[in-house]
Amino acid sequence: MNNLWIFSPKKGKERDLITLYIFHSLDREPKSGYDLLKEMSDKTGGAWVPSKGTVYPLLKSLEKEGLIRVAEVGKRSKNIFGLTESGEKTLKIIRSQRLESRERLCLFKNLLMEIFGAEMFSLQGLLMEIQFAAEEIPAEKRLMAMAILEESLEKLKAIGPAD
Amino acid sequence: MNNLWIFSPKKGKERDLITLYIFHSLDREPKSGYDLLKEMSDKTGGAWVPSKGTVYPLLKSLEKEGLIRVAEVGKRSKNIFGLTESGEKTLKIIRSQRLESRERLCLFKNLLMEIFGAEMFSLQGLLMEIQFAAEEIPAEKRLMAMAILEESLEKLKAIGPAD
DNA sequence: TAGAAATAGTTCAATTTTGTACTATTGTTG
DNA sequence: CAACAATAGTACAAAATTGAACTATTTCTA
Repeated sequence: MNNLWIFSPKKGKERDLITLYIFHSLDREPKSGYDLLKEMSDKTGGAWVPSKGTVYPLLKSLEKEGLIRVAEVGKRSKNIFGLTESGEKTLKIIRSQRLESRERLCLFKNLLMEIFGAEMFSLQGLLMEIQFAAEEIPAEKRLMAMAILEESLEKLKAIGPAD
Repeated sequence: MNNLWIFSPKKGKERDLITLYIFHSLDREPKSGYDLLKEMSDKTGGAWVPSKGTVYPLLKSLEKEGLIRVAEVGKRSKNIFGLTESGEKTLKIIRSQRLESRERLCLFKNLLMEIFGAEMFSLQGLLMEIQFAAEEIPAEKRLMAMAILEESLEKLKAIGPAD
């Protein structure tokens, strides 16, 4: 699969966004398939709602792989899923690849910028320089860098159109 | 389809990212299916390569819809595709929905930030917000915006590693 | 208190996509 | 100049996903 959103734990099966989200969500709190679907929909304002026909079988499959388990069964045949130790470990490994996913996000952002067109090329160039400069900031000065950026964001908002 | 990346021209069929990219790329320069595939791969460093089995039939389908056409046939049975007037119009309409796609990108960024939860993403997120704020600056205040950005670039360079 | 709505999960035909085998043609190289 | 590589497209079985019909259970409301 050559999806733009594949998350790989280096060793082991590649995981798509749905799987990653399920791991992430169950890591926070065990919940049912119905809860997961509702959460994805709510959190994205309805923009991202994988099909029931995708999520329920995926939960079964992840259970089979030993990455999640049915922690309890509630009323209405409600299955409350939780991560297993193996699942926690897998999530941790994937999360450690965060740089890769950031790069993918940038890649996608750049693609959209190119398609929809920032017509201010000089402005665009400046923003790129800022991005590169910001990325070179050592970790101990990260907070200073963010303060600088937050300040300029406020200034830009001040001269931009009223919200 | 409830894909995260659906672009809708309000009236008319929703389009996925592949279709949008094809419109965009052909708008810039007519090219073949092979060229399109190569370009997607090159531009994303191999991260996003839709299958030939998706792209070639899609080109045929878009041709059938009258959105693209075979502008010329080169050597090796090469079909050079170009946008039709109808395709140009559709692209224009979709591009006018840039706010929606920006919102989707933010939505996705927020999802990733929640999942991966590191400050690297918050820096990236700030840069994205700055970019979006900068885009909304009216033309007559463009110079002010550039001055703001130049100032923050200098500050970042001041705290960054020496060149 | 019965009917409606929400919660909760299952099923699967239809559709979409993959990914690779395949064919064809031209350009390059030993 | 023949073999190889790159260019260029086609076909399609297998896999994946959709989305809605379906079943079941509990809660809510008129």
